Amino acid sequence: MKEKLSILLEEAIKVSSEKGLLKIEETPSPGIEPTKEDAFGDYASNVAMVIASKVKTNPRKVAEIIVDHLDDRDGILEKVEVAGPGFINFFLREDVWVGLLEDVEKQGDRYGESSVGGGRRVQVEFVSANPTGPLHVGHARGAVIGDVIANTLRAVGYDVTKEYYINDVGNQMNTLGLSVYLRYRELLGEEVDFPPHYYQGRYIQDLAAQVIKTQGNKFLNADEKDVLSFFVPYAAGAIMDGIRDDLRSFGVVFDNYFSEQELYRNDGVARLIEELQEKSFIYREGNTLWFRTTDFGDEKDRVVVRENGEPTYFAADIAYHRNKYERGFEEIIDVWGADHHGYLPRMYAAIQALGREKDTLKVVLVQLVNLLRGGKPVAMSTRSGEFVTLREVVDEVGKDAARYNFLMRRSDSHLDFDLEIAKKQSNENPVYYVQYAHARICSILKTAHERCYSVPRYGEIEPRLLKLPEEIMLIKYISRYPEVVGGSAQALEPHRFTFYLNELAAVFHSYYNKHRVVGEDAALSSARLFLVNAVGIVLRNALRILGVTAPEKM
RNA sequence: GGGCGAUUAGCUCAGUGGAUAGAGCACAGGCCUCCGGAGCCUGGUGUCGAGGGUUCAAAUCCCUCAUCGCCCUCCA
Repeated sequence: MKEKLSILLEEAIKVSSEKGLLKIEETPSPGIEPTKEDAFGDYASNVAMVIASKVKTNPRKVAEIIVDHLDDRDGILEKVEVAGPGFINFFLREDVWVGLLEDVEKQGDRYGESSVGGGRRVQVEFVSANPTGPLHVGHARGAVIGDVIANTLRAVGYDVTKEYYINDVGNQMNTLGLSVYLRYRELLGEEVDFPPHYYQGRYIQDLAAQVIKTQGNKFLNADEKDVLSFFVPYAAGAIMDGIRDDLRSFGVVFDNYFSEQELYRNDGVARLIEELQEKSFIYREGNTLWFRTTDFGDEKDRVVVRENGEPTYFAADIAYHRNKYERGFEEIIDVWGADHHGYLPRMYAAIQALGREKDTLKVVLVQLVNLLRGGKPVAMSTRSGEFVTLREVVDEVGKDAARYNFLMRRSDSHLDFDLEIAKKQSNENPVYYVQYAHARICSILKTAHERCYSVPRYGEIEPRLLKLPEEIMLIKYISRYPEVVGGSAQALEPHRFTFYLNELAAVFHSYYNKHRVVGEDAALSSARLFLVNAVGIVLRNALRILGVTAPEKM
């Protein structure tokens, strides 16, 4: 609908300027928005005011000229008004709205999808937590946001790969292995001095106990090299298995897990650094190698190879991103914790040094979660190993409530997550509100079926019967859904779905309470069934993208 | 000290330069002989942190300031 009006406007502007009534070089793409108030019609455009400032004419006058040249061939317009400072308000004929429902029938569970992505290959990388311990609640938010962004991009026609980057290189891995080893010795009866910076969590003891079960005490007198070569991969592997399981129970399934070790194979990182050195993006200072990220706007240059000859995390990350491009991804989306925002300029510097356009990388920053229980903060500390795990949250509040609650805010704003509220099956918990609307619709359809009504085909209903304000409102919301999907994909903002769903459910519940769907009048019941079924389709489609179930009963 | 972000109703937050700034929660009162009451309806509150600027139009863009948070490793 928006597109249709937009075309009408563009044509009118073109004709006007050809007639010499408007002196403009190029027609601006008109802004068209659904209005907030009925008095302003159904859609409004500000294009006259935009043009007016360029041609130095009274905006209302410009609007009049445009309106005079509108050619409403299909007869969709009831009337067009010029209002306020120069808005053009479109009033659509009532029966036009019902026509929009035909798309819902035609596209069914694909309604809302599009092909604007054109099959472009996009990689969404998210979670990517170090394999040094189970995922905690902080990771959960990033997991859902990445997952839903990927689902949304897929819905608008991108070829999407979900990837998890495993940071299984570096000091932390040795620390992990040694942590398990110390607990191993401890469990075998030795006195150990467990350093405070080692991993403290209970899961370390569990892993150690496993080793004893399968390997016995054979490592008690082994030298450090043998210890590490067993304990490091063992612990990392077991933890990654756990992470995979936890994610699956949270509805997150990755297409690919990428190990950092991969980057070091065949001296990959070292060779990359040499190349960048040849292109003089990298310079030497003593033993240290610096990346000239300031060339690209970073505030200072960054070390890629340390004094001691070890490459930094950043060095590997450059190699990783180059690898992504080499695998054929045209766009890359990284989902990071917001505390990494200082890392952004150097990453942009890196991809530009690699010869890639800056806008092929997009970084979504995810703010911290405030975990609450009954309004009180839940104490968490990684150091002491006391944290609420993703698994515990899913077990306690369920996948649907957890996912939905993590999607209720912009990703870069802080989020309060209250376990008591998320668990509550009440109106404080928005996920039920939306799911309830869906269950209610299913129930209506069932009742209808029992009374020998079935959902009609679009061609079978009498459009003029759907003319109540609540019905027009519902249809408007339904017709807006594809724009929600498109907008969310374009802006990488999954929270738009939850806001939209809440509104759609509200309009539906209100309608339901005011008017009977299944009644005496067969034609009327039929038309309303069609409408209500369409609402159900939209709810289902949106919830599917969010990875939240749309229950038929609750 | 520098960088980034935030500041909108009692609370938690939406708001893509547009008309009278919205939603949920909380609070108060009402609504089922009827398709699911996990629902609906009715109530009201804003110095959009402050001040300046840009323009037909600013919560939105620019500058200054205040408060809060995060980051400022040759950690990952």
